[in-house]
Amino acid sequence: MAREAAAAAMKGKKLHRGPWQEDEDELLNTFVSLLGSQRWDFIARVSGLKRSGKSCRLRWLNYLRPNIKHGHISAEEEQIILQLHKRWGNKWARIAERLPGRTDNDIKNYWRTYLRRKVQVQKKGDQHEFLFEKGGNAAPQCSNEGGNHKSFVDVLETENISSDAAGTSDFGLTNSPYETRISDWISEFSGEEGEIKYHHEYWSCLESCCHYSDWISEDSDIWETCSDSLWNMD
DNA sequence: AAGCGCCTCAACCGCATGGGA
DNA sequence: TTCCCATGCGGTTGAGGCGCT
Repeated sequence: MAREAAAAAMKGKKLHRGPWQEDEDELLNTFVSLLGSQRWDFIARVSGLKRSGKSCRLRWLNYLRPNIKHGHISAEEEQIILQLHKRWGNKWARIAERLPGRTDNDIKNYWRTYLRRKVQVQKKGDQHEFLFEKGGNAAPQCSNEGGNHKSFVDVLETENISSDAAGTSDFGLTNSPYETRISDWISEFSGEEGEIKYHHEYWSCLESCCHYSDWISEDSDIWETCSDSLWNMD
């Protein structure tokens, strides 16, 4: 960036910084539709925007791109973020791939907010225990102390839901925007180091979690119970 | 009404990565 | 193989909004 700024300065141009104006957005939109969402330096140059290519790319990806979702993260999305963050850590871009319309920036920002909230809750002595890895990324680890965790099926049975129902294809996210994505992910995952069994079980469980997100309260330990057994799966 | 603190989110920064010469 | 450049990614910052006192 310093190099870009320096290069612009050498050419006698000063790069715009700060919030984008409406006319800048329109200009960027126009040139991206003409030239595609590649070659950002070129787009920045030919559009006349006094912005770096990087800045143009960011603006496009995080705001102007079609099908971007603005607004609140749903409970369902939140749980997916939690699950994926637990598995992958701060791989925001990778997590964002699993949430159509959400950007890595959205998720990153959301996680910071979420994290802060959880830490505050923890300080207040909430039973929701999140242990943070020392020196590593900030992925929360669900406490498993006491060895008292039930399997997800056990939990379902406790809640009077048959494991059959939880395991059938009918159980999936029929009303969820993630319905098709999940099957895509499973096939995608199948190419990753023979992890297909793991992911089938993982997504089957995750689908169940998502499907029941209406009745599983935010504070329920079902999510953690479910994920604990999954993350420990070999 | 004013001041303050907290929260959210857009944008920036710097490093990593990949591809081409 | 090495270098250079564009792009991608994750961490961080700061402006503005909002609620509380």
